[in-house]
Amino acid sequence: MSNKKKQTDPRILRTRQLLKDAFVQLLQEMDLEKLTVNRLTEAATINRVTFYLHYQDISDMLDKMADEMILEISSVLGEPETDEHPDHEENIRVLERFLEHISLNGKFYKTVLATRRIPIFKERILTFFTDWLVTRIESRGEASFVQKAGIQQEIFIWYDAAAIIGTIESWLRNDMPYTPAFLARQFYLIHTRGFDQR
Amino acid sequence: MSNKKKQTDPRILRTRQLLKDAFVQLLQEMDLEKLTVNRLTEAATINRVTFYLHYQDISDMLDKMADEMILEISSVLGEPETDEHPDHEENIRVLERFLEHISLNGKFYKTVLATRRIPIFKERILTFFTDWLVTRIESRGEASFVQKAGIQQEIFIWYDAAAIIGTIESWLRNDMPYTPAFLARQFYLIHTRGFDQR
DNA sequence: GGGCTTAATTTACAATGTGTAGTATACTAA
DNA sequence: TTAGTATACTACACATTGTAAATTAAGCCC
Repeated sequence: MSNKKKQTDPRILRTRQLLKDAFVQLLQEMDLEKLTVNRLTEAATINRVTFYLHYQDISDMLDKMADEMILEISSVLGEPETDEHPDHEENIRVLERFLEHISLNGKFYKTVLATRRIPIFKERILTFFTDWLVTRIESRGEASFVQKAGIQQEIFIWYDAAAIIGTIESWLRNDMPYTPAFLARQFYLIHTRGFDQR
Repeated sequence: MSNKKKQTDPRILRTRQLLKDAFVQLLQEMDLEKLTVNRLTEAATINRVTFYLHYQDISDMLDKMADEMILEISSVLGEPETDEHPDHEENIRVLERFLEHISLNGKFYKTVLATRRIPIFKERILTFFTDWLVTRIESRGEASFVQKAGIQQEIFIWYDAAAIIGTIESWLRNDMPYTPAFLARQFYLIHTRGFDQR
C-alpha cells in the first residue's frame, strides 16, 4: 500500500492546510450554515472539485479535522496517571499543559470551540475528556471520597467533564483573561472547594 | 396593531405546531444539516412557501423556538431567590422543578439538547442559567466561601453553569436513568462535596 | 533528467434547494 | 356577512451539490 506516501504528499498537506485556514477564516465572517463548499474552496484558492477529492462534504471535513485535533490533545495530555498516589501538583501541571496548548492555537480553538453552532469539536473533546477522567479515576483510589459522600460516580464524571470543558469555552469566549497556570490552579481550588481533601 | 390577534390566530398556531413537530421528528431521522425547508414543510404537510411567512430560514426558526423554550424555563424556575438566608432544600426543589419540566418534555429536550449538532438551544439555556446564577449569588452572601477559598467568582460561575447544563445533557443522552429528585440531590452533594458548607 | 504516479484543474451536467413573486382559496373575527 | 389575513399553488431565477471525463501539473523514484 502507498498510504504512507499519500499522507505525506506535500500537495495533499498544502490543500488541507489551505482548507483549514479558509475554514477558520470564514467562520469568523459567517455562521457555519452559510459556509458552502463554493465559498470555502474559493477562499482556499483551490478548485471546488478538489474539495471532493479529500472530503465527502463539509460535515465529513469537520469530522476529520476533529480527529486531528483529538490526536494532538491526546499527545499533549499524555496517558492518564496510573500512579497510586496522585500528586496534586502533577494534576495541575497536566491541566496547565492542556490550557497552554489551547492558548498557543487560540485562533483555531476559539473558532471551533467558542464560535457558536459548531458543536462537533466540543463534543469530541468532551467525550475524550470524559474517558480520560474515567481511566484516571479508576486507576486511582479516587472513587473513595465521591462514594463516601454518596455521589454517583457516573454523575460526578458528567459534571466534572462538562464543567472543565465549559469553563475553557467561556475562557476562550472572553479572550483568555487568565493565564493557563492561573486557570489550572483555579480548577484545583474549585474541585477541592478550598479543602485539601483527596 | 393587530399583533396580538396574529399571535392567537389558530391557523398560525397550527402551522407552527406542525413545523415544530416535524422538526423534532426529522431530527431523529437525520442531522440538522440535512434538514431542508423542503423536507420540513413536506413532513409538516404545509406548503413550502408558507414556511417563509413565519421564518426567514431554518436558523431563524431555531432562534424563535429557542426563545419560546427560554420563556417556559424561565417561568418554571421562577425568580432567583433573594432570600438572605438561602435554604438548601429550596435550592434542591427549584432544581427539581427544572428537571421535571425537562423530563415532561423529554422528547423535545432530548432532540434539541442531546442530539448532536444543534448547539443553539444549549447555548441559550447556558446563558440564561449563568445569568440566573449570577443574580442568585449576588443577592445572597454566597460569594463568601468562594472568595475565602481564593476562587475567582467569574470562573466559578462558568464552571458551575457548564457543569449543571452538561450533566443534564448527559442525563438526557442516557435516557434519564435517574429521577429528577435524585439528580437534584446529587447536584447538591457534588456542589458541597459532602461537606455541609454554606 | 526522465518516466511514472497521483493530485489538481477544467469543463460540463443533472438534481436539488432557495427565496420571492403573483394570484386564488379558505379561514377568522368583528 | 364582510373585511382582513393565513395558506395554497404555480412559476421563476439563481445558488449549491455531487459526479464524470479529459487534461494539466506536481511530486516521487531510479
